[in-house]
Amino acid sequence: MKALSQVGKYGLRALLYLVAYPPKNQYLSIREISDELGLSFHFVTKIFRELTEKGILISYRGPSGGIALAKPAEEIMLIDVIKALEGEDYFDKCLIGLPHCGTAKPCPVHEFWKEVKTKMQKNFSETSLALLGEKIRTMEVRLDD
Amino acid sequence: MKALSQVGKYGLRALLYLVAYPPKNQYLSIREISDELGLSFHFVTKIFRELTEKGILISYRGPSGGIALAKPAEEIMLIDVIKALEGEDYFDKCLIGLPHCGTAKPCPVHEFWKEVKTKMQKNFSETSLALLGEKIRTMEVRLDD
DNA sequence: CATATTTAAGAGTATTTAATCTTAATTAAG
DNA sequence: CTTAATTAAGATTAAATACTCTTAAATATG
Ligand code: SF4
Ligand code: SF4
Repeated sequence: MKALSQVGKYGLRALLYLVAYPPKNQYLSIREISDELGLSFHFVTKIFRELTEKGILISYRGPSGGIALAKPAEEIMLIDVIKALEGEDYFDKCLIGLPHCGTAKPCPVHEFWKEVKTKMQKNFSETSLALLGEKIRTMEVRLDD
Repeated sequence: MKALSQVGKYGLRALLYLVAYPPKNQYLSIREISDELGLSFHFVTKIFRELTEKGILISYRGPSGGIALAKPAEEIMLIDVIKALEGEDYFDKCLIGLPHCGTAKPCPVHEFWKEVKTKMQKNFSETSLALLGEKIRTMEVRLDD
């Protein structure tokens, strides 16, 4: 049960590095993140560009440029990141996708599947990047390769 | 959040058709199922071949041949079908896939993700194809295109 | 035995996702 | 003003997934 695509996993991981180990300078360069985590610089760049477009990151070009959170980590919820990386419809997906499906006659797995999605949605909505970053720091969780 | 691949969705759907509308004869032909559901005959055939290898279906070639459940529908649990179609490791997947992850220092989403997977695993283990088939029949859920 | 029907097996094609590469634009610093 | 550092943008390639096609094997029936 793959919950996230590679874009989602790498994006979240790179973002968590930024949050858990915030730089002294205003901006942290993508090169440092990708080197530190052992991820492809170009791939991370592409992912971060999306996050910048979506308003989760801000970026600055040129020497000593890089990326930074657009808002305080306390105000960015995990659900925002996942929706930005996987699509706004992330929690609207159906389990078996019957063509004639409707609320009138939902298939027998619908109720349960909705419960699962609601549980995840709730949890992700309540989890801030700040909290995740702090846990990563205090538990000394390794994000690198 | 895509929980099943196309193979998983189509396979489950085709299987549910067989269970919900069992044939008079011993075997139901794949052609009838694929026509009835509007799915590709070849694709369903390929999927069913896997389910036959995995011991969920039995097949019989030649005129009036087709496929049938290998066991009573009461004894086939949804989890068996999903594991057969998506892989035995379906519930072992990780949310963010940190390379150095271990039980010693789990990442901050691990506990929650384990809960979600356990909930699904439990539900799927308790749900038989017979139950799903009956609900589909009584609720008149449409499986076709 | 000949033929039609059906699944088995696997090759082949198309689409989507993942990852890489190239070039341009921006900016700091000498 | 020149150069180096950095992200932006998009083209290109690679790999995985989804689907299609062809041929073979099995079996019932006339
Ligand atoms: S009822 Fe729900 S789970 Fe079932 S096919 Fe429709 S949307 Fe999907
Ligand atoms: S701790 Fe769990 S969720 Fe986190 S990276 Fe490891 S396996 Fe994945």
